[in-house]
Amino acid sequence: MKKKITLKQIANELEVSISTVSKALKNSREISKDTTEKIQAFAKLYHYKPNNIALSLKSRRTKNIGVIIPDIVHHFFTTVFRGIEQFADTKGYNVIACVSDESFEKEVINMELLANGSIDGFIMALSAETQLKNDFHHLKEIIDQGMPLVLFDRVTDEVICDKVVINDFEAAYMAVKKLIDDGRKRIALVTTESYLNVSEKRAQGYYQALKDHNLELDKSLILRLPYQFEDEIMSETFFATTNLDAVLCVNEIFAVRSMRIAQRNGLRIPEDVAFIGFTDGILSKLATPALTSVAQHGERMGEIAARMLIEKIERDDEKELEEETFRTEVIEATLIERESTIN
Amino acid sequence: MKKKITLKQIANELEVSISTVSKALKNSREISKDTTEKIQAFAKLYHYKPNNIALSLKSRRTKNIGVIIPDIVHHFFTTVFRGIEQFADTKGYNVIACVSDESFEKEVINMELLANGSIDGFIMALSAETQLKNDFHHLKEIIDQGMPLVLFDRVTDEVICDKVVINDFEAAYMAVKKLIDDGRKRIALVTTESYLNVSEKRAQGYYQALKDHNLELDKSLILRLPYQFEDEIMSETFFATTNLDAVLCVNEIFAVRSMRIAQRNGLRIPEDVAFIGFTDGILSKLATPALTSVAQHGERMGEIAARMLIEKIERDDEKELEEETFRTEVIEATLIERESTIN
DNA sequence: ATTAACAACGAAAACGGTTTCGTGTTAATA
DNA sequence: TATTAACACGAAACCGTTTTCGTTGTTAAT
Repeated sequence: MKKKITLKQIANELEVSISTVSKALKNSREISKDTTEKIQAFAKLYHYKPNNIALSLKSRRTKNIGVIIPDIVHHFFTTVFRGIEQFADTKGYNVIACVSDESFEKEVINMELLANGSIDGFIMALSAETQLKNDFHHLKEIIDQGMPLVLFDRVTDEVICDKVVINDFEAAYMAVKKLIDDGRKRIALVTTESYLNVSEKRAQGYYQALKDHNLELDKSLILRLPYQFEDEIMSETFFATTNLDAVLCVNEIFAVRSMRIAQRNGLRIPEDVAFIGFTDGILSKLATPALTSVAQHGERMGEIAARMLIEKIERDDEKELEEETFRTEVIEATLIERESTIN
Repeated sequence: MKKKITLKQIANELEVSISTVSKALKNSREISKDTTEKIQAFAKLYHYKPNNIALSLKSRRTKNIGVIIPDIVHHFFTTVFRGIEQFADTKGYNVIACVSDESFEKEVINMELLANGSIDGFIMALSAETQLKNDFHHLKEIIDQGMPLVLFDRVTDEVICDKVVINDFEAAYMAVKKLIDDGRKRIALVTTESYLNVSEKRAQGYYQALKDHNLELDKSLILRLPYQFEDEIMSETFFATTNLDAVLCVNEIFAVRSMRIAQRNGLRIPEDVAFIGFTDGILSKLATPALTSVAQHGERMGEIAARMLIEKIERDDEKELEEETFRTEVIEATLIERESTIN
């Protein structure tokens, strides 16, 4: 077992100083050709690689970015993560992934842990609990320390920083409009029980579309579901008793589950009921019938978030002077039409 | 914007030495009560937190573990990841996630990058390309440097280290046996085109089960699919022409896609043909009909992998002496029966 | 009065690098 | 011959900690 070799050891072996070794390895022309070659050969032989931690301490840059997401077993978030990871990789950054598990406390703890020098910046989506509590002191502190932060998808107006979101309102509006254009009259909404910024915006788009097309808002057509719903009693009766002809769901899981129940109740899709979901993931593609779904372009979202973050990180190096400027990038959602609506 | 404060700054402000500050903050009784209180109050006021990088450099421990997986938008891997992250979290470790994208080169580059001091150990599943090339020099080098490594799921006998796997052979055997017991005679296998250790083992279990029950191995009943298969020509004709009454798929995506095609061809599930998949994920639960599937218990796998790794990391501190000992933990797969087979 | 013990603190090395600023040689120039 | 410039290298500071090992000034014991 040969431990990693250090500059010091090379210097000792070759009877030169540490500085000479360091310079030789970066081809400084302060060092003679002879010495340089000798040192480089030796270094290569022993697979010398500089220690990242030492470099970080010196440069005050870790080349790590912290990503905090509410859940990892979740199609959309992993898609975003992939986008982040891919872009970060091209720029030589590593990604430290933390899962808040929708818990405020875990979010706070993880952030504080990472903020103490482990990373150069954060990318995150707020946990449900954080949005509910409306407590963002941890984010504000981080920003105050000069740590770059990019929020995506689950964002808040309370915190001033870079953000990247999709146009949830418009996307929901578009989806509902399509249903109306197809002749649907009784359009239901299946949304999350817990308060989420995105669900709320989608609901707003739904309301507005109904209103603009002179359809009355029927509260009995709105179903709120918890994230984990083992028993389907609620939804079972919902689909049995409500006389609906279309359903907009704020995510694909709700959509697919709803379709199953509807089918079990003898409803034909899309003839009797049309379905549109959000999050165009694998479920949408493989459901029967295939689900018409709003694509959120998670991968691009991740890429943009990473790009914004890294730009800010690396600009901090250059010019300390200029005042901060924050952007919010909006990604256009796309409706992917499949079998669950009439084309 | 107040940057993070350091020991040095506190020392300067309070006109004591750095060592005094350091000791006072850890309640060393070398320091008087007065000074200690004064320093602690000051530190608290300015939210002092020691710099992780400096600590790492000193202690030669980063409290980071590197996780390299072939894909992140993948139910099973994220499940394992969650298990790793959760356990790591309880032990105060962070997780750096890298995606090899099934590429040998990315795997190598990422490993070498992280191995230079960024992490204390690796947990990984081999990329398809690595398994195909059968080149594990990067793993061996890492191990040789004394870096702990745990392989999971996608493992190899070529590398000697800790491993955690499921009993793929037995699980496939069990699944096929169940189909045979249900009276199925023409049982197909849908597996991956690229060579994967796990697919191979599952295929072996399939062969053995057929053999033990005196069923002939019909090569035309074996379908090999690429990971991304946009066109379904291959599988379309497969289900149309082959006269099969049951299908074992090495993952749930293949299973659900297969079921769709079978249904499109007028086959009833499970009456005409039964389906069993691997990876008991959300797709299995939400498919119509719900898919009977082999649960791989990814979360537990991740937890065990993390436990093994952290144990090894922390034991390295204590006793350098004792010789290395490597374990392979086998997790028992479970068959979750649903609608796609007869109960 | 002398000494030993102790309390309270600081100096300095170490972790593994980078980088600035000398410094001693040698060769070129006045 | 004296001055200077270029060359090749080393010493030391620095990044932010921890920790060992002094070094003081008091106090208690002899």
